[in-house]
Amino acid sequence: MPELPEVEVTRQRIAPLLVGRRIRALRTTRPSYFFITPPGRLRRALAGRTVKELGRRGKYLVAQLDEGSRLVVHLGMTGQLFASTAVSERLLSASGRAVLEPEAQVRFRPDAHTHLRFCFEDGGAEVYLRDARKFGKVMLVPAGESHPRLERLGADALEASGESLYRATRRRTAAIKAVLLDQSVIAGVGNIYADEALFLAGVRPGRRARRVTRRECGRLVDAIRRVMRRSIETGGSSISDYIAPDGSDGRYQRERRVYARDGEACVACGGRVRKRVVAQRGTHYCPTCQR
DNA sequence: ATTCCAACCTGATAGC
DNA sequence: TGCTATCAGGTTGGAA
Repeated sequence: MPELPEVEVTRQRIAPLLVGRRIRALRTTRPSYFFITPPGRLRRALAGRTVKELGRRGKYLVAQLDEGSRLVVHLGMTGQLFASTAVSERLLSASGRAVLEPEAQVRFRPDAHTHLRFCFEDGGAEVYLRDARKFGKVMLVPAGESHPRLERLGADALEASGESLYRATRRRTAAIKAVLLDQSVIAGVGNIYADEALFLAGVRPGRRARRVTRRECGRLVDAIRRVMRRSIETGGSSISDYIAPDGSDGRYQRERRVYARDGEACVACGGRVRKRVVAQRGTHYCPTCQR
């Protein structure tokens, strides 16, 4: 699932295909849960526009358009943003045979889940946004305006401070993991990196947030930054559907210490990694190393 | 103010 | 083998 590192890698790699190229037409699927801004309006607004800059806030991609408005995209759980030239076995498993060109085993062809398709004036490679479950979202934010979804976001996970996490947790009886997943506190943390950071910081995910010390909050924020920087370096985690814009897999899943390793040996103590539900999410931790 | 949970969606997989 | 039930998870919004 795309969290901050996957969104950041996507941003870095799709930017060269998006920025500075005049959009001839945007093709979309029918109106659905995926579209916050209706697709017809999106198509009209994007035709003839150029993306000036592609930014990121938490898990959101923000494309700054030449006339001042912003196209905002969230990849949800299964969102994939990639080039029409992308080549990936994963596009096969993610979407079945139907989307593949018969002669090219791994070449993708837009299907019913391909909600956005950017075609450019230069006639070069197109850019696709595909999302089978439609948990992703797309919206157009007019020039000078904002949107509650963006307004609500806390400090970006790469820049958050331990002190701000400490302050945010003082009155909260919910599990510390629930607070880490709360995008209004720290933006960009999802299930994988929450579990990984809690392990590195030695904090049990189910511990009540107000019981986490100032020092542990510092360790948690450091751990979040550390795992995310490393993940960005290695191209993100391809655990379920994530692929980079060129179709390649990330490699961070090879380095994960607890996520989806339940029953396996803890990398630190050799004990068994356990899985249970915390904050309504599948949660992986080592009962020995995390207190 | 905070916490909990349902709803949104569909591919993968466990169970029968 | 083939079908059905269940699960996964990010975010919102309403109820407790």
